[in-house]
Amino acid sequence: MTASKPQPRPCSIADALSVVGDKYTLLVLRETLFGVHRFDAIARNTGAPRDILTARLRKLVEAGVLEKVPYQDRPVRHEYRPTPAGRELQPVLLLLKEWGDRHLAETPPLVWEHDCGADVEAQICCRACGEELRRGSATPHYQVPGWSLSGPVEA
Amino acid sequence: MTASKPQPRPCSIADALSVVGDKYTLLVLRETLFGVHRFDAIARNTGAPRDILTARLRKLVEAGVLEKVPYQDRPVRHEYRPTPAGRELQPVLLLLKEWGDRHLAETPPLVWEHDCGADVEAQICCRACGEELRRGSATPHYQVPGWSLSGPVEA
DNA sequence: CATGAGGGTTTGGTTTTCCTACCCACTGGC
DNA sequence: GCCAGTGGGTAGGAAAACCAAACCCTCATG
Repeated sequence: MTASKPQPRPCSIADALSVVGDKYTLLVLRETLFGVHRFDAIARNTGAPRDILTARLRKLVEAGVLEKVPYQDRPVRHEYRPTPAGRELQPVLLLLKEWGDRHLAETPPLVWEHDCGADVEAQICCRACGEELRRGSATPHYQVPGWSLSGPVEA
Repeated sequence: MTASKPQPRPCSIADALSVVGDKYTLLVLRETLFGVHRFDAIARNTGAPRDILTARLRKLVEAGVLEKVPYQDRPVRHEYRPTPAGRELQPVLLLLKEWGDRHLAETPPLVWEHDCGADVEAQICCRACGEELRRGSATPHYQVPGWSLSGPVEA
């Protein structure tokens, strides 16, 4: 009577994707980070159908990624602004953009010029020591009993 | 007779998500980067239904993110390994993991210990100058006529 | 020859998504 | 007042995606 359904791996990536992994969700966030905060403009720029956009915005507000801010009364209208948690996803978007630039686009539609003068190219570093993080320079520790990197293990 | 449907913003993030934005896709990639390369194990660890997994694997192979490598004849069996392009997505997963750790999980299921001794926490830097990338330290340049950061513009 | 593992495909039913249209509150022009 | 226009949604039905379970095929081993 045990183990009716094996659970998938406990994982923060999966948790994060349960919030931002739906279609259009990261594009909606992109718009708010670009400074586009209104329903109609977000719908136009992402291509999301209006009812889907309504659902995504509601979920993102509930998850604390966006907040709904009134910008006028009579009639009350709201705009959607990223919370600090939402802004923390900006690096994810930056890396996805760069990956798309490298592997899918002929000409990158958008380029950022850093204050140092170069076009922005991101590098992932260890916050503690400043070294670039590379494959094999860190060792994983699974904190969940019954699991290892390769899969479930016996107790 | 022009402009029947407005196109969404041309964007490499959207392009990237058209490849890796489907449900389970990034979890499948996670498994292959963890060293789990076989169909059954990937299905178990991600929770993806088998037919969906078949579709995702095929798409990822076509997109050049994974490759199908035979590991035995009689019967021929294949495993799925990340290509260089697939490994380039590892930072995206790392950032999603950290975001999930910070905002959704009580205890991070998985921690990486960097060679320097600290638990890994990623920092995004400018590859050219080494400075941490922060909000406002770069200016965008849209390369597509008819578009700006805030939306479509007149020609 | 039965059993079992690996790697799928098929079937059939349930959700999601998508699309078009409509609604409501208000404003500004006439 | 009447009309069109804007912002932010709902409603309803068709299309696509998803899911669980069952099935299939190839080979290996006992």
